[in-house]
Amino acid sequence: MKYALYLKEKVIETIINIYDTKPELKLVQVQHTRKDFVGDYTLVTFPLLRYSKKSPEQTAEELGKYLTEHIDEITGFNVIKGFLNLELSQDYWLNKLNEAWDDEYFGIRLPNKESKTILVEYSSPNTNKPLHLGHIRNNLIGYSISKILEANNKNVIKTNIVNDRGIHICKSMLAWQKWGNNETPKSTGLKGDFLVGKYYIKFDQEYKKEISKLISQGKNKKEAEQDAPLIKEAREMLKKWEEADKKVISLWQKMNNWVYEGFDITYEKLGVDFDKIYYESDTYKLGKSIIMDGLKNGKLIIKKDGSIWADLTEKGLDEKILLRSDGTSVYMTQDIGTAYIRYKDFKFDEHIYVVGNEQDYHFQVLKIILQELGYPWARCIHHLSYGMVELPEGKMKSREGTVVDADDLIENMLTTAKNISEELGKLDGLSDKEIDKTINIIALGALKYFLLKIDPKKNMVFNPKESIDFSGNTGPFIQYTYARIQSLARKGKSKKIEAVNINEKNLKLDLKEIQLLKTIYHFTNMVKEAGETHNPAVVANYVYELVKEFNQFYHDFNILKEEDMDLRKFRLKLSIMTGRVIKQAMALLGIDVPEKM
RNA sequence: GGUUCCAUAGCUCAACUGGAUAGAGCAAUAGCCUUCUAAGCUAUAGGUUGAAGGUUCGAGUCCUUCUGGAAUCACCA
Repeated sequence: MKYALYLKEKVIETIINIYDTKPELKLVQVQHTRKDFVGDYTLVTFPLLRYSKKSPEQTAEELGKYLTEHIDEITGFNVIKGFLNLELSQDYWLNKLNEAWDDEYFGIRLPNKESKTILVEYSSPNTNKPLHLGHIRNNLIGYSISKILEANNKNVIKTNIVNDRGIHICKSMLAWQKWGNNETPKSTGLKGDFLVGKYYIKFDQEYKKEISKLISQGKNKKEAEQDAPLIKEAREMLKKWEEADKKVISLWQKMNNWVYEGFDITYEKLGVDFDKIYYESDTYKLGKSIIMDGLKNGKLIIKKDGSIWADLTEKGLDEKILLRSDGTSVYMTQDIGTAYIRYKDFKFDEHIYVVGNEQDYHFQVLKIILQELGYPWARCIHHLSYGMVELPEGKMKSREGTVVDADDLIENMLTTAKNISEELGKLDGLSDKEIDKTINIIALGALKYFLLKIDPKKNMVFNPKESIDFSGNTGPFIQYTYARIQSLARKGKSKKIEAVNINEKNLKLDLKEIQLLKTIYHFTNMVKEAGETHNPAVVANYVYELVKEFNQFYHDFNILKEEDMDLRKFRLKLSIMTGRVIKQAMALLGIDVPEKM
């Protein structure tokens, strides 16, 4: 990109010299030449015709001639329609490779003292059920964004707000109390989050029974939903919880701890972690007091029944409830409190919430309310809204048990990875420990890449019946290429071929080699773009492109068997550099790469 | 009903933010392992970018209308 900017300046100079007018900046468009054309950078001449007053072809010819004569590294040009393709010298690209080779942190800029602080909130689980596929997408996007921002010189704090209180938690507590027979993870052998989730579903089933019974007795649906004895009991429990009733609190602690033990296992398997965990139970009270202050200052309104609301109708939105009439808090209450505490803790320059797009409205409202309440940092809040993961038959619903469970899915991936690896004979001669490690890297690579290669904002479809692929545009394909390169590096080393002291003047590089080199160099821009757009899919698409490029190169050319010593060294160097970039890019996605597979 | 988002090959996704002939993978068909790892490579086939207008040198991308889908508008979280 730096070079594109430089070229842009040169083009402006040229236009001043030839046509005697200074062009508008945005009309000078320098971009990378598309792959199927010869050249490195392309100038679009159409917008410049107003200065040249000539045809696109003529204009391109004139500019091309001038630029070739006046810039050393431009060795030639071609004109197709109105596009001027500028060709750079081989030396220029070889220099780029050498720069990258010598730079341990090629393409990434780690944070320092001047870096801005960015909070990345992700995961945000409810402690009433196990994690499912949607959470996996959330966790992977959040973790990857954190890594990408770190590579863009940002001081990143990974946070997780645990929604550990609320009516939904009381539902599973109540059901366990009623029908649980004192079951524990130990007594049942169930993972803690699964055990609790079982009772959340149980509650919903019994609740629905009560509702239909009331409807058959002549109540309408809404009344039935309000008046069912179970929901009343759950509400009562929530009230007791907020009053710190000892029995309720101790049940709550017991069951939440079961869930945390379960979550920890899942997080570890996924390879994600957090710098700071917040609990809703610690922040909701602060949220309440902020809301009470807002009421005093006349920013909020209170209704006859005592419930407190924000009136956003002037902003084209609805009214939003902030505190219930019985004084208990809602989702928004704690989010306000949490945001406040976080700003106090970290003075963030930006706060990214990785949360599903079903909550677009919620975050729109959160931001406005915080601004209304007079917090200037509210404008630093950014909702990274990602799309739902759907099954072929529609949305997943945890209450109805139609979810793809996170642990099950990971387990399936491990089994599939093992079967495929065995079939291909890739595990021969490895120790059990090595096998486990490799299988784990591949299985998670497949899963993570599958979810991250898709633009976060788009909904995606996952078919549990068709297992995730291991060939084509997949994680294992990329990992495999990396493993191949490492094998080359090992063999090169044992044959004492070193990727240094190359006499570059003797090299005659093929277009494909230059193409690969350009793709490697593009890593730098890509990291920047991924950071600006908060989009891991940019990284995934890039690394796929790079790997495809390399595999063609690997197939078409001899590397260690090349007879020309300089060329052999160069190709090894190019390969190892590709490997380094693959590893780095995959790390930005939170994906590990194996030395052998 | 209001608001927001989405619609690209049979399926899953791209398209450098308005640029050149809309590209990949899967699935299908046909090739390539006595040679650096075949989880690879090559080729064939597959498209009126949901529809109709508009803006301009130029539209999958921007605007309008329509069709179809999703989310949300809860004293759920």
